[in-house]
Amino acid sequence: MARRNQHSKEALRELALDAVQRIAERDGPHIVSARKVAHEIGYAPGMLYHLFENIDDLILQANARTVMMLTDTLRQAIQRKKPINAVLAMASQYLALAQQNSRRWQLLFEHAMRNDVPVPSWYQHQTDTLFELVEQQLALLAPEKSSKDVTLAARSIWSAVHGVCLLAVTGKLDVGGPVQAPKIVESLVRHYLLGWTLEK
Amino acid sequence: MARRNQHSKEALRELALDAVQRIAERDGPHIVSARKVAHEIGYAPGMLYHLFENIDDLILQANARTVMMLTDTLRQAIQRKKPINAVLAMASQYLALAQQNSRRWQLLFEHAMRNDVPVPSWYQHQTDTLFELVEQQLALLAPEKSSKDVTLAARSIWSAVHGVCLLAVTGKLDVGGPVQAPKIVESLVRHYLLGWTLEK
DNA sequence: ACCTGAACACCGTTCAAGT
DNA sequence: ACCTGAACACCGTTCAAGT
Repeated sequence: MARRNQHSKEALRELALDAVQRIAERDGPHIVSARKVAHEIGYAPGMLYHLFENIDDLILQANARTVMMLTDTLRQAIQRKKPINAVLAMASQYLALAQQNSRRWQLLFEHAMRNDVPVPSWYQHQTDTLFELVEQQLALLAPEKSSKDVTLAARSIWSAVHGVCLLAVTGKLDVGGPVQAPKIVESLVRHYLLGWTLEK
Repeated sequence: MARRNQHSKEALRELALDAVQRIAERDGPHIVSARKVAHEIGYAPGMLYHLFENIDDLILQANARTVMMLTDTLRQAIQRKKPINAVLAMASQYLALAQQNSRRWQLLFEHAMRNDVPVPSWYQHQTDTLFELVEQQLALLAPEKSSKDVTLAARSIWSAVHGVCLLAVTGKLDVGGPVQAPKIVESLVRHYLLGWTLEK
């Protein structure tokens, strides 16, 4: 038993990455395992190790798809908007996406934690793109600021928004209250930008 | 084999919780397991299940200690300070603690993710205390604001600070740069509060 | 060349049985 | 009453061997 070759190596990779997301969404992110993924696509567990370095690599590549989806969505959200509204739209779109596909985002957030090894550079580069999108808008908003200030502000805003999305998706935000995550995101961006633009 | 009774049930609980933190700090948070903890304190794995519901309960109780340490530290940090400086001090203390004991905080952040079951109320209550500390300062800072506004602002700030601490501890913040987490935290709190107090 | 399946070293959890 | 140790159902990962 061996040698079926029904799928090309590339097709097999896609199959496996699809399976990761399907299992995460159907059964929960903590259910995803190499054995489950292999079973889901009808192969032996060992096969996966010809396509991926290890289980972390597999999940990381699945998460890279999620980040790509986010980046595409945010690019759309910016269109034709003035800087402040563009940043507000990016932030609220991030939250909306995370809430709509919460298990997929839990997989991403969860995996972001267990990093003994630093994330590979190709993944880092993808997340950098998000920061750059924010930076672009901030540069438009406050042309008089130094690029150093813009970078710092972009990281501040995006880290903050990220924090809210994470708490929202993992259910840590509604401390005896309804879903007010969108309000928190808006409050954050609006007040920060107001303070930032007025400074000095 | 059985029946040693060298330790009271309570002493045994403390021993186990100490072991969790020791293993997390010594070998890394992902190394912590029921079997490792039992071995560390010289008992059989099954014994732990007389003291704790399951491995999540064990880790959660260890994390509760970390939160308690944070709360105590923040209470100290507030002393004799004006509201804005108090909030700044709380935020930077949070970051400092998380960076000093990064593996312990990784254990906390990591575990916050895998919540199929919502966190128990005794734990929720502990984290609520943190929000209340921030709320108190904001109420002093802007007495004219409604308590609803204060609550929203407190959650915004603390979620944001939490986001930065999390990214900092997991090494996701230094995108081609040095350790500037403290600057980000300060920028966040200062600009948010400036915008928030000037509003309306 | 491509994939299997068995093996190894781990998990969390339960529970009859020993003292 | 307190704890063990073996068992069960899982993991991730490797790799000789089958086609």
